[in-house]
Amino acid sequence: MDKYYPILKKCVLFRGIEESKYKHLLGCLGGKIRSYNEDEYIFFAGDEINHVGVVLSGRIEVLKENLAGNKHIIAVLDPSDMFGEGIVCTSSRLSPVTTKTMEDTEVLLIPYERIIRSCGEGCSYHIGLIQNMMVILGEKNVTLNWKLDLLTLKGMREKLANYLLKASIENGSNTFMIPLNRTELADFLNVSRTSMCRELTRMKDDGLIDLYGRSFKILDQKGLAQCLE
Amino acid sequence: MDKYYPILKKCVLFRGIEESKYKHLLGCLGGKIRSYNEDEYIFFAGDEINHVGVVLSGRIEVLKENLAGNKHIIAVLDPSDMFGEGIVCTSSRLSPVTTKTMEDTEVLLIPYERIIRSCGEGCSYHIGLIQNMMVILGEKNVTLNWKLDLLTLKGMREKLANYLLKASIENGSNTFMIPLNRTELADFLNVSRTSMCRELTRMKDDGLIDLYGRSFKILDQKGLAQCLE
DNA sequence: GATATTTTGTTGCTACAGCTACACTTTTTT
DNA sequence: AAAAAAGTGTAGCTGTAGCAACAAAATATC
Repeated sequence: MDKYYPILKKCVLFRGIEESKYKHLLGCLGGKIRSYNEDEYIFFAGDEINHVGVVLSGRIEVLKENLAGNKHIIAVLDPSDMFGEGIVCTSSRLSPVTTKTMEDTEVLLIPYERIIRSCGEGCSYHIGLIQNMMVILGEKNVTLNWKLDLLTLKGMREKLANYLLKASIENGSNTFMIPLNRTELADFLNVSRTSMCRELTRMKDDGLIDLYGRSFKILDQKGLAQCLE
Repeated sequence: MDKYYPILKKCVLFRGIEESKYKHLLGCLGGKIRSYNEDEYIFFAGDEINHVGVVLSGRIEVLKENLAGNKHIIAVLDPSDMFGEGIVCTSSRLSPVTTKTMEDTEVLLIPYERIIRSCGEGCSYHIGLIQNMMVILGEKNVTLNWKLDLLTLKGMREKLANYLLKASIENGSNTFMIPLNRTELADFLNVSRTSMCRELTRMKDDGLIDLYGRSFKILDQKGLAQCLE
C-alpha cells in the first residue's frame, strides 16, 4: 500500500493531510484496492454507487453510451484522479455515467459514508476530508462546465480549436501530446472521426496547426483563438 | 424578511433547519437581499464570485454567451433555487456562466466563507449547512449531466423528445406547460428556433405530441421514448 | 379599438457534418 | 519475418440543421 502514497498525495481528497497519517486514515476510511483488466467496466450508468474511487495506476474513461451504440467520452482519468465523487452526495446515488478501464488499472475504493460522516474517534482529519470533498465537487462543476462549452460550440473547427488551445495551456507549450487517439478524441468531442480528420487536415492546410499522431503544434495561436469568436 | 421564510424553507441549503432559527442563522451568515429589474445582469461569465445566491422572487436564467451573440440557456431558476454554489468551492472562483433576470427579481446573497467556515460561536447549524452544500453540489452535478445528455444527442427530434419526456415526468402528467417560450427553448436546447419549430410540427403530424403555445400533450409516449434509442 | 411590438410558424436555399467505403500506415501477434 | 489487427486519412453522397425572409398570430401599448 505504501507505494501508492505518492499517488494519494497528488489526489485532492488528501490535500493538506500529512503522509504519515495516511495509514491510520486509510484504515479509518476502510478503503480497499481493486484491480481491473484492460477494457473492463467498473460500473454502468444507472448503477447505484456507494464508493468513491481513486485511480492508483492505469487509465479510466468516463463515458455515456446510448442504445444506438454511440459512445461519448466525458473524461479520461489518470492516476490520482477520482471518480464517483459527484454521485455520492445525491439522494438517489444512481450514476449518470459508465466507467471503463483503458488499460490494466488499480483503484482505491472508499465507502462514501466514511468520508462524509465523522468517525467520531477524535479523528480530526475528517474535517479536512470534507473540506476537500467540497473543493473536488466545485472543480468537477468547472470541468463539466467546460465540457458544456465544448458541446455547445456549433462548428467542428471551433470544437477542435477549443480543445487544442486548452491542451496547449495545460501543457504550457505550443507543442504538446494529447492523451487520446483520433477515435477517442472524436468520441470526446462528440463528432464523427471522419469529419474530424477532414477538419484537422483543413486546419493544417490553413496554417493554423501542425500535427503528427498525438503530437500537435499550434502555429497560429491568434488565428486559432479567432475560431472561437 | 420573515415573509421569505417559506421560500427559504424549500431551499436545499436550509434543509433540516428549523424555521425558528432562521433569524439567528441569517444574521450569522450575513445574508443581504438585493433587488433587480427585468433583463438585468447579476454577474457575467468570468466575474469573480464571492456570494451564493438564493432566488426569493422572480426568475433568473443561467446562460453562456459567445462573442457571435449566440446565447445558450443552461438553466432557469425559480424562487428557492440557488446559484453560484458551484463556483464558491473552487480556487479561482471565476464564474463560467452569466446570470440574468427574466423578470423583476429579488435574491438573497450570502458570502461564501460564512457558509463553509464554522463561525466558531457554537453555532451548530453550520455543520448542517455544510452537509447541505454537499448535497447541493452533488445534485448540481446530476443536473449538469442531464444537460450533457441533452447536448450530446444528435438529432433535433431526440433533443425535443428528451426534454418533453422529462418535463412530463416532472409534472406527473402527459399534459403540461413548459416554462419557456419557443426562443428560450431553442436557446436551452442549443438549436435554432426555426429548425425546432419545423420539427415540432413534424412531431405533431406524426401523432407523437400535441401542442398549443406553452402547453404540450404527449400522445404517444412509447413512440417518443423510441426517438431516444 | 387601433396601432405597434413581440412571438410564432413556414419556406427555400445552403453549408456542413455524418456515413460508407476504401486505401494506407502503424502496431501487435504469431 | 509474415500475418493480423488496429489506427488513420481521403472522397463522394446524403440528410439535416442553420439562416434569411416573410407571413400570421398573439400580446402589449397607446
